[in-house]
Amino acid sequence: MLNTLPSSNRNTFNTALREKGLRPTKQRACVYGVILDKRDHPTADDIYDRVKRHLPGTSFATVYNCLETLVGCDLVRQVNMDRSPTRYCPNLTPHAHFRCTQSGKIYDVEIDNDTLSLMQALVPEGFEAENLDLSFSGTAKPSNN
Amino acid sequence: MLNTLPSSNRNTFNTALREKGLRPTKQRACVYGVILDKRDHPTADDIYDRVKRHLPGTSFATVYNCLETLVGCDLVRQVNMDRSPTRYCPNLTPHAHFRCTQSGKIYDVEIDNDTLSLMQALVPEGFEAENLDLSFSGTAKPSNN
DNA sequence: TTCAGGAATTAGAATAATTCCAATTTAGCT
DNA sequence: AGCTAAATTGGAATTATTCTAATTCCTGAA
Repeated sequence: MLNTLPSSNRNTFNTALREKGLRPTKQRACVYGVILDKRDHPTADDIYDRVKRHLPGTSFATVYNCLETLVGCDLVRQVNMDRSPTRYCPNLTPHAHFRCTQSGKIYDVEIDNDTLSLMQALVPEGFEAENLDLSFSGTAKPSNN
Repeated sequence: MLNTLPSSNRNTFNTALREKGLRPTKQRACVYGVILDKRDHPTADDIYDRVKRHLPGTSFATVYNCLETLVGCDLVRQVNMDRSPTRYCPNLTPHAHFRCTQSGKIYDVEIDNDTLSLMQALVPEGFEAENLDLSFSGTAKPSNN
């Protein structure tokens, strides 16, 4: 993960940061790398643990700083479900989330374009929505785990 | 607000609590009352301030306890947007929320049945959704404030 | 290549919302 | 009235996150 982002991601990463005049540091690359590597919607805490395996000196503040940067560059998305810790997701396509209340696991749920348009159409005149968040919670049959 | 829930709400309130074997205390009635009274999606903090005006001895823990109880009895809904403090809402019809990132205000957004069904249909086989949350954020034109 | 200056990182303290806890009070039954 | 479980209370504890001030790291001009 150290300097080993897959090259297509490495390019996206460098470009996205440089476009905003930010530096593609090894900590940022590593945080991005672990999020790409295991797409299990990790929390900042999870990410901190994983990053430390590659860059042991990394601090919590850095993980939060990097995450904020990556979110700002549209490289990862934040997923907030209820009051639980924020999770991070490299899937940038429009999608919803399903949280299993039994296991705590989070699953991506595709949103087709028709449904997406209808949802966007709910926003009344005079409101300009920049963001749309759709989430479900319930139970996943064991076969999904 | 002390013993002055409008009588139809008072009935709903008593019934909902008794059904679960819980007591309709004055603190619970008061918390419910302030949420019904000013439907501005108050936080626990806001509710605490308003309740104190009627029942000065009330503690924060009680406000949180009452809120949990009311949510559990389906008398009010929790509204979580990003990481901001939880807000409370007496509107029990299916609806989404719009948060103005400028003013912080939250608006209810109707969801029509067709769109609702389509959203529910997004949930894949093997998942059972108990809950659906849809929220928007963006800007509201000043005319809405 | 060196150096200056801004950017990024660091450790630890601070904050904010919420939950927990043990002690006290209250409500509903006998 | 008195008993018992339920509810409330004040304050401490917890948890995720943000802030702060000091240090380190890059980058690009000399």
